Amino acid sequence: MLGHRKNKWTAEEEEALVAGIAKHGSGKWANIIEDPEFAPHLLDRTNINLKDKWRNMKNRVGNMEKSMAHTLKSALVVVSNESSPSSSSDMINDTRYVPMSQNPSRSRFGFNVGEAHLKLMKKPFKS
Amino acid sequence: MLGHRKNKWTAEEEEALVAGIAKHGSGKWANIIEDPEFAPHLLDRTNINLKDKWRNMKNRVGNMEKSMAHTLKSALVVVSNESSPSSSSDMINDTRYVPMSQNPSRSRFGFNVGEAHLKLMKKPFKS
DNA sequence: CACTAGGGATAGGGTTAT
DNA sequence: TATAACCCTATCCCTAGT
Repeated sequence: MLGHRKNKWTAEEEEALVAGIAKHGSGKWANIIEDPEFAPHLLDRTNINLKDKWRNMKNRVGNMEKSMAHTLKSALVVVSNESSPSSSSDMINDTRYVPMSQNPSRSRFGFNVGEAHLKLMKKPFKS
Repeated sequence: MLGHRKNKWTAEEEEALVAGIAKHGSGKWANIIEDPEFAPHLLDRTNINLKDKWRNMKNRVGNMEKSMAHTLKSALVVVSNESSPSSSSDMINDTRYVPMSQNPSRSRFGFNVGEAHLKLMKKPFKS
């Protein structure tokens, strides 16, 4: 409806965005919304919307790293030196933007969002 | 470095650009960056960068004119007819891209940026 | 080919809504 | 207060025309 001041992102849109980044690269927002593979899932989004959403998703991970670092730091004081280093970056591997409940192991784009995201986070950004 | 997507212009660079335009003319971007007088101040800039920067410096003044026109219009309703017409164009004379605090009356290029800028703004643009 | 002009896209800071 | 969504605009990119 018109009254929607904020148009909240759905899990489907987030999937399409992440898959689009996996295919075209981060920063190629216009390419993503023009790609017929993703366009139908991003009908009400502009290239700017995609950019802003991706930034928010990255911030989410960044903030998680910080709070995890804090949590782990506290935990380590208690546990001292255990093996199996469940490091901060490993925690990020478990981050996903589509709830597992409504997400079979493979999404409509051939891989789950968590995997795609992680892969992209580790890829150096252009320019 | 690679990470710097946005390379913000410094006051020094803006001075060099404006002085370069005063000497070579607007649109002579390649001449300006090749001029040994300005080149050392524009090391990380291309001719395209100069063109783009000058474009939004002009826009800045244009937008200021508009908002000033609006402000003055409101003010004039109140003040009615006073003398000393602090007109819109006079306001623009005070525009400068180097803070006065770090800018003596004369810059390294022999005149202050505000003057050079204003002079150039009034000069008809080629093409 | 080198350059410029102008349209268009992106990055990052800032703002609003929740 | 925190954060998702959105806005502003300086900077950067693409490319037709010269």
